[in-house]
Amino acid sequence: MASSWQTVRGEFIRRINEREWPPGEIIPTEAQLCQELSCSRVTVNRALRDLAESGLLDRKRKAGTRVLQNPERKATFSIPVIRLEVEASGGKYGHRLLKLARKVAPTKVLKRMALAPETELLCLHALHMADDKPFALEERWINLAVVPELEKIDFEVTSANEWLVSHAPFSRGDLSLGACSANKSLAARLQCELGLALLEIERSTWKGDESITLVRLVYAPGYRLQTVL
Amino acid sequence: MASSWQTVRGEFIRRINEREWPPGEIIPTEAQLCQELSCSRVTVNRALRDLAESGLLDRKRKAGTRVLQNPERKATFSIPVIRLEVEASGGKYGHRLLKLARKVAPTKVLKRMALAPETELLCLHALHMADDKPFALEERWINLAVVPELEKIDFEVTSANEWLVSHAPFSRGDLSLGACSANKSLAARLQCELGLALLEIERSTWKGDESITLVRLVYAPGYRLQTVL
DNA sequence: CAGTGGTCTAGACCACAAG
DNA sequence: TTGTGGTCTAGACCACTGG
Repeated sequence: MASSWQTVRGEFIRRINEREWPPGEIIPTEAQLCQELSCSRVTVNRALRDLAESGLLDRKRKAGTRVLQNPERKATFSIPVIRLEVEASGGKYGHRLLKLARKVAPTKVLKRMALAPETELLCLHALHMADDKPFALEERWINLAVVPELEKIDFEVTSANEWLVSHAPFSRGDLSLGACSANKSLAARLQCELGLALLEIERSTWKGDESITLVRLVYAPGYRLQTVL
Repeated sequence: MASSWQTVRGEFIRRINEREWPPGEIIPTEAQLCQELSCSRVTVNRALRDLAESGLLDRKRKAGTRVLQNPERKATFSIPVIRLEVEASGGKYGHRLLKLARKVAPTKVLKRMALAPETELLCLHALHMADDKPFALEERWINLAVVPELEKIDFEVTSANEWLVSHAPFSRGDLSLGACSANKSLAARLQCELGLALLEIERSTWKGDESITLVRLVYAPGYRLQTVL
């Protein structure tokens, strides 16, 4: 009587939703469940592990498996290369380099990148365009000590975004998402009205303990991140 | 020579990062890899499946496994109950019901919820507070046809947010994230300056084909969503 | 059609943590 | 200490899909 792990998972979801396994309760052990459902323990394990990953169950060795009180829904956004994001929506992608310089970064930046004061970084500003209209503004700081090869890249052709994604694999990254108002400089670059609310993403990536890059993306007005739960 | 699947995955990540398996290339089959690494095929499968889930590989039956050109990083945010979010950051949670009424929803809302014109819904406005200061404004439409039990709940005590999370499991949900400016009403309710940029989240949840609820959350100025990649 | 990934089974050992 | 989940193995069959 073989059941696929998806079927087994479906049954478990039913039991959780219908309060057969109430929130906070311990559910039967894998051994009991696989006997009851006449399938192998590995199959039960796969189903339970999947539910734990999606935030419905909490599993601990020896302690057993518990139904979480507050099912924690997880939203996952994919962070695409901007060019692909534009092209996927049918737009013509363009890219304009606004600034490229080696300079000592502000304290605030260095702090967030965990670098010593007065460190010189590569500073890069670029505008991503969709159908020749501003799509997003990128302000990036790059730690040349970690990716020295970068200095030879022609950013007029390849966007830093894209080069880094495919050439500087990172082991860790932070991402933070907020809103900001269009100040004079932003409004000019994104060709929008002063004071409009804009979506802002800040991301930093790390290779081990070393910061690779810190980037701030500000999207043109109206942009929304979307996903399915 | 047993290797854990995490070890095997580590080795595969190394090969990808060091271009031993270049982007776009087909990698060896599971059968070849498990022989080379002297472990079972299931172990190799687990490692490769994990890498595919995290967006580094593309797997197709018969076609084999391919290294993706543009590794697609995925950011996952957990969508907590707001009370827990406030309490987790050490604040005192409060909740104020601003409005509660049955009424015919605007066409725009009904359309997004895939309901017939002129349908009557429960409309609820509430303010979530952290340390007695506004934290987020919630504007919610609820389809009473799907959750009739809801009519008896005292929303002065339990927030709709919380009740729905634990009593109305949904099978599907959409989430969209953007920025909006504080208009007069928002500014008054969130006690902030007019025109400030605010983070806005819209979410709709579904039980099968039926829409359960549509909610818009607008956070107080300065709020940021954060996550680790 | 045939090759590749997807999954199942039974049995075994291990690692962690509660008591 | 001991129960529970975590994982590995070998072998088998299935399902999808490219050629």
